[in-house]
Amino acid sequence: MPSVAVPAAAPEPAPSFSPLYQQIRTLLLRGLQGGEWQPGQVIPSETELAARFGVSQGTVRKAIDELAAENVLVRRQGKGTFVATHAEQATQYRFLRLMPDAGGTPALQRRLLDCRRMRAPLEVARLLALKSGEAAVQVRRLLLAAEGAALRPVVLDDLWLPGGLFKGLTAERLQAWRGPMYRLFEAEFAVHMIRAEEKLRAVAALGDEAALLDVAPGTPLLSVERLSYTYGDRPVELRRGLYHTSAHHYRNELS
Amino acid sequence: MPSVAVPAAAPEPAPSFSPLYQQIRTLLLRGLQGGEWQPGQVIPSETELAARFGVSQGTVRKAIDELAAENVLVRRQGKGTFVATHAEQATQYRFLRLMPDAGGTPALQRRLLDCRRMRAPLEVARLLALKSGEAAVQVRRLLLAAEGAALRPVVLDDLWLPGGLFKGLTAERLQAWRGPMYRLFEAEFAVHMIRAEEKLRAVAALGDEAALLDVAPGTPLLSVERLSYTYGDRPVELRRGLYHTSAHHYRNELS
DNA sequence: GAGTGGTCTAGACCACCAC
DNA sequence: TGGTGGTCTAGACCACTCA
Repeated sequence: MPSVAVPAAAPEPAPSFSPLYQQIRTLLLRGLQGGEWQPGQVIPSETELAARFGVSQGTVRKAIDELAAENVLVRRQGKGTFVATHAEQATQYRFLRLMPDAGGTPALQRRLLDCRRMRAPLEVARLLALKSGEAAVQVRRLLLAAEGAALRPVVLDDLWLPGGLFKGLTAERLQAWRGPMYRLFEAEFAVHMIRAEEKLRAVAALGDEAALLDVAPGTPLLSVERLSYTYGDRPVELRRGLYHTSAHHYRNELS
Repeated sequence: MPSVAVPAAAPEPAPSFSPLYQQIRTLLLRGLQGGEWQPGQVIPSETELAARFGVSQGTVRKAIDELAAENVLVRRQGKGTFVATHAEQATQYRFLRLMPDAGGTPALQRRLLDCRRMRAPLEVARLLALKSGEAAVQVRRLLLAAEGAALRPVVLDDLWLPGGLFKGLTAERLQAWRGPMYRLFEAEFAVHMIRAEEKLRAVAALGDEAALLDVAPGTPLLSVERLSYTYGDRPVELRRGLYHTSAHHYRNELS
C-alpha cells in the first residue's frame, strides 16, 4: 500500500500538473517581462536562482535551457547567462533572412522615407490587437545594398507599431539612430521582440513601390508580412517588406 | 605544482575535446545511417543504450534530446523513442510550409507530369555533389488544391535525385504510390531526408510554367529552391517549386 | 583563484502505456 | 504490473573567464 490515495481538495484545480522547471521558466519570463533584467545584462547565476526559487540547480538549468533554445537568453560559458538583445553584431539582423546570392553577409544601408502617427487601419488594429481607432505609428524605409560603387534598393519596409507603446517615436529620432531598429525599440521604448511569424508570397510591384525599389511596375517581388511578438505572446509590430530578389534571396532551414 | 605540464604526444591531436553525449549522439546517428533502426521503429530504451555504450542513462538522454530537437528522433512517453518518418499524418508534409490563406491544413492532390532518367545538368550535379555526367532522375509534378468544386494548381515541383540512389524509380512507381513522396523514398530506396535548406525568391511565370499552373505568363510566383540532406550532411534531393501564392502563402516562424 | 556555465553520474519518484 | 520516458535532486569534476 504505497499510496494512501486520499482525494483531498487539490490546491491547483483545473490546469493540473506542470513540471517544476516549467514553473521556473514562467518565473524567469515574468522577471524579463517586468524589466528586472535588461537586454544585454547578466541574470543571476544558476546557483543563486536555485536558492531563490527553492529548487535544485539542475531544475533551473533546464528552465534556462529552454529559454536559451528560444533565443530569449544567451549562455556564455565562464561569464554567465545574458538577456538576448538585438544590439550585438552577431544578432543584429536576427529576423532578416535576406542573403546576397553571391554569398557573404547582407551589409545593408537604411534610408528613412516616412514616419507618422495615425489611427490604426482596421486590419492593422486587428493584427496588433488594438482597439478600433487607437493610435499607431507608421514607418516606411528602404534598405539598400552596395553593388559595386552604386547603392541599389533591395527592401521596402512598411511598419506599424502600437502608438501607446511608442510614444515619442519620430522621424528625427529614427533618423538619428545608429544601429538596428529593434535595438532602438529596446533601448528607448522597452519593447523587446522575441519571436515573429512571417507570411511570404510573390506579388507584382505597384507604381509607387516600383519607383522606390527602382524596378519596372509589375516586377515580381517577395512580400514578407511579419508579426513580431514580445513577452506573453503580445503582438507589437506589424511589418510588410517587399524584397527585390534579383540578386538576393530569402534563406530558410527546415528540419 | 598541480599540473606536471609534460607536453606529451596527445592521443587526440587536433579535433581535441568532445563531450561524451556528443560522441553518443554520433554513435546513434551512425546506427541510424547504417539502417540498424528503421524509420518508424523504436530504438532501444535509454537504459539499454546506456548499458551498451557504457555511460549513464542521463548522458544517453542528453544525446537523444538533441536528436529529438532536430526531429531525427521522436520521443513518446510510455512507449519509447522512435526514428522519425515522413509516413505519419502529423509529419506528412514536414518540409512543406505552404498554407491556405483561409486557414486550416493544406489538403493537396498530386498529379505526376514527368519522370525520366538523364545525365545530371552541371548545376544539378554540383549541388548534389555528383560527378559530371552521372545519372540523375528528374521528376515534375503538380500539387492542386480543392477550391470549391474545382481543383486549382498551386505548386509546380521539379525534382532531381541522384540516379545511383534511386535505381528503379519510374513514373509507374511514382504514379502507383499512395502517400508522401518522401515516404516512398524511405520505404523503397532507404533514403531518409532529415533536413533541408531553402532559397526563396519571387519570379515571373514563364510560358510553360504559367500554362501548367493555369496563370497568365508574367504572373509573380514564389520560387522555392530546396536542397535536402540525409545523414552525414549528404545532399540527396534538389527541388525547385513554383508556388502560386494568390490564395496560399509560405509560413515561417522566427526566433 | 574564485565564479560561472558545461558535463556526467546515480538514484529516486512520477506519468503514461500496454499487456 | 512492468517498462518506458519525464522530472528532480545532489554532488563531483571540467572548461572558460577575469581580476
